[in-house]
Amino acid sequence: MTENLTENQNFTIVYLGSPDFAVKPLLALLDAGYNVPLVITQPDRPKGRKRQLTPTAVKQVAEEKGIKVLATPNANKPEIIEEIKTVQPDLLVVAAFGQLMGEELVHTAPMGAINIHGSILPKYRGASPIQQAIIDGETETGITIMYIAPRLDAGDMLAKATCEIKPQDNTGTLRERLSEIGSDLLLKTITRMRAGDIIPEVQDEAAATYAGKITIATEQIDWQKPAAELHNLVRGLTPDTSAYTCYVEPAKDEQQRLKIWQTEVADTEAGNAAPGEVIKADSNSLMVATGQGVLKLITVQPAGKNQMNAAAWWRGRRDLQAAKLIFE
RNA sequence: CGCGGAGUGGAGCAGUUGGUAGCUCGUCGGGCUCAUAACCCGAAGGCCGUAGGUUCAAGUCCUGCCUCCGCAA
Repeated sequence: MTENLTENQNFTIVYLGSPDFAVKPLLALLDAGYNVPLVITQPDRPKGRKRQLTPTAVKQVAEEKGIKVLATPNANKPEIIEEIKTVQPDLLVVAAFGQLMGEELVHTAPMGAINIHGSILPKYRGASPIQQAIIDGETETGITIMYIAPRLDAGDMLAKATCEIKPQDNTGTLRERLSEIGSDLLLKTITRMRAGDIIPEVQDEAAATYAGKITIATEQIDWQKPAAELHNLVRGLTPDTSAYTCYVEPAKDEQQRLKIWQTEVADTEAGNAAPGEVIKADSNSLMVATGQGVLKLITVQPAGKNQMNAAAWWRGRRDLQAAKLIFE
């Protein structure tokens, strides 16, 4: 790759991306010697309790690297397009940018715009392909690099790489691996594109599936469901938002939330325990009956507290033990 | 100034109307067991986030500050 450094310096890329997932591919382009004079990202957003404006991960990294960054809620605006044209890019690279891109924007570069997507298209088009694949219990997913098309994630495909979803994976671990795979594949794909050695493949519309945005409704655990399904839900939502369940705080007679960060499917049976009932605690986990099988809670987080071991939480809550807690 | 919870021995929690601290674990030592994450006995370990105030006396009341977190965005 080093022998291409000088050559790559003459190839100009404008990078559009926002969150963590998009950081590695950007760094990969820089390491490979590509000329990246401009990065477009989402605006700083108020974050946390104090509503502090926080820049996107990509913006932070790009600024560290001394790259000019434009943060905009809509990259299709004329002034943004003008800025892009100014640097005369050969190609636009997009990763988890979070905005729809119009024709005019895409055509600011002669080679167009390519996107790094976290699934094997046409499966899992949309905003949350990684989470959704885990929630669905898939054992394999991957990265697709495709052209940006007017319709969401429907562009012609340039390259794919698969990736195993391991049983202990959660969204965090899987996303990190996919981000690396995506970075590799991106470099290879650009090289092949420049060599004219690539034939775009049209997506099979009939096989398309969509991964919509994760909503609060999907985050609440329904104890009627099988343990395996709930475990997948927990994995899929960790570490982004996390799944949660509710219980009644005896002292206040109020409903409280308990976030659930880490679980396992227990190899025991629920017997005649009701779904949501705490069956027993061992030294570092809490067994809860489900509609089918038993879910082992390992890491939980009560409202107002830090994450903690589920058994430790349970040990301290003698009041809940006495009440024979049933999660709702 | 968006709403709210919390800071007590290594972990998780109690601590009542103010009188120098307790529980479930863990750790260490010993015992019982073929054995054990089981059981029994014993021990170590806490300036109760921080600064100041009220009081004869504060973990427990008042004020400021620091830190952590849930909801909402």
